[in-house]
Amino acid sequence: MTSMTIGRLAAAAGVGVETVRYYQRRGLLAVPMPTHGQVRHYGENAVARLRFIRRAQQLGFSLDEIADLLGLDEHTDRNAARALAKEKLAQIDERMAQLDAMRSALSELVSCCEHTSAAQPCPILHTLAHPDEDQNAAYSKSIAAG
Amino acid sequence: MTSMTIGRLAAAAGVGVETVRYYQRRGLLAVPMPTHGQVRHYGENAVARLRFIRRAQQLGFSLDEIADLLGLDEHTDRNAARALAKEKLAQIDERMAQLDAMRSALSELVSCCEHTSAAQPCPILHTLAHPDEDQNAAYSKSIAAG
DNA sequence: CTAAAGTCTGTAGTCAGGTACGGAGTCAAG
DNA sequence: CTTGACTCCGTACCTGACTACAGACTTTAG
Repeated sequence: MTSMTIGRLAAAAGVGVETVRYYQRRGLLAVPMPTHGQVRHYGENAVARLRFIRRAQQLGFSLDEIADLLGLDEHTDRNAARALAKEKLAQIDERMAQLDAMRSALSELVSCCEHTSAAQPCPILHTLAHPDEDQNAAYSKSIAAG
Repeated sequence: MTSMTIGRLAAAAGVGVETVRYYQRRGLLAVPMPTHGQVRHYGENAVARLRFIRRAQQLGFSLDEIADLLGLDEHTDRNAARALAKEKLAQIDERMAQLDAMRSALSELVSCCEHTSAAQPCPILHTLAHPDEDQNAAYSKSIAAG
C-alpha cells in the first residue's frame, strides 16, 4: 500500500498542497488521523478522489455540486447522477446561448466598424453610447433576445 | 436641464445606488461637486454613461475594459475600439469552445447512462472515478481536446 | 414642525475557488 | 547534529462586481 504525505498526494493529483487542504476544509476530502507523530498520510483512494474532483470541475460542476456527486453510489444512485448531469447540461446550454447573443452583437458591430467610412463615428462606441439612434438594429435585436 | 440626485440617477439607469457609488470609486463615473449643501446632482450625461457601462457589460466587457472604452473617442479611436471588440470576440469564442467540450463530454455520458443496463454501474460516476478503464472514450476525447 | 425618506462617507461582507503567509514542529540527508 | 525541506494550523489575501450597513446629515411631504 502506497502511503504519501500531503505534498506527494498533491503532486500525484496535479494540484497544489493548499488546494488539498482547501478541499479538506470544504469537506470534499477526508482528513486522515496522523499515523505516528504529527504528519498525516494518504493512500491511493485520496488520489482518486482528487482526480474525480478535477474531472468533475472540467465538466463544469462546482465544488458544492461535486460534494453531492461524491456522495452518490455508482450502483444505486444512477438516477440522481443523471439528474445532476442533465441540470448541468441545461446550465451550459443557457450560458452558451448568452455567449452566442454577445458574439452576434459584437461581431455585427465589428464588421459594421470595418465597412463604414472612416469619416463617421465608430459604430461600436456610438452604439454603446446611443443605442436609440440605431441605424443597424443588430445590437438591440441580439441583446434584447437574451 | 434635468438635475437629479443619486437615487433618481440610479433608477433612471436601472442600477442600484450602491452600484453607482461603486462605479464612482472605480473611476468609471465622475463624482460631481455638491451644488449647494452636501447633496450631489447629476445630469443626463451621467445616465448615458451608466447605460454605456451596462450595455458594454452585456457584450461581455469587464469594468476595467469598459474604463478603456470610456476613454476612447468615437471619431479618433475607431481602431482602438475595434481592437478591443475583436479581442473580446476571441475570448468569447474560446469560452464557447470550452463550454462545447464540456457539453459534448457530459451529454455523451448522459446518453450512455440512459442506454446501458441498470445492472451496470452509472457511467457518469464511473467515468469520473475511473476514466482510465474507459469503454466509451468520448469523455477523454472531448476533454483532452480542450 | 416633524417624521420619513434620501444622501454622505467609510468600512466590511458576499460569492467561488483558491493562494499566501507566519510560526512552530518534524523528518531525512549529509 | 545541523540544515533544509516539508508539514501543520490558522488566518488573511486575491479577483470581480457588487451589496450591506452604521451613523450623521439633509431634504421633502404632510
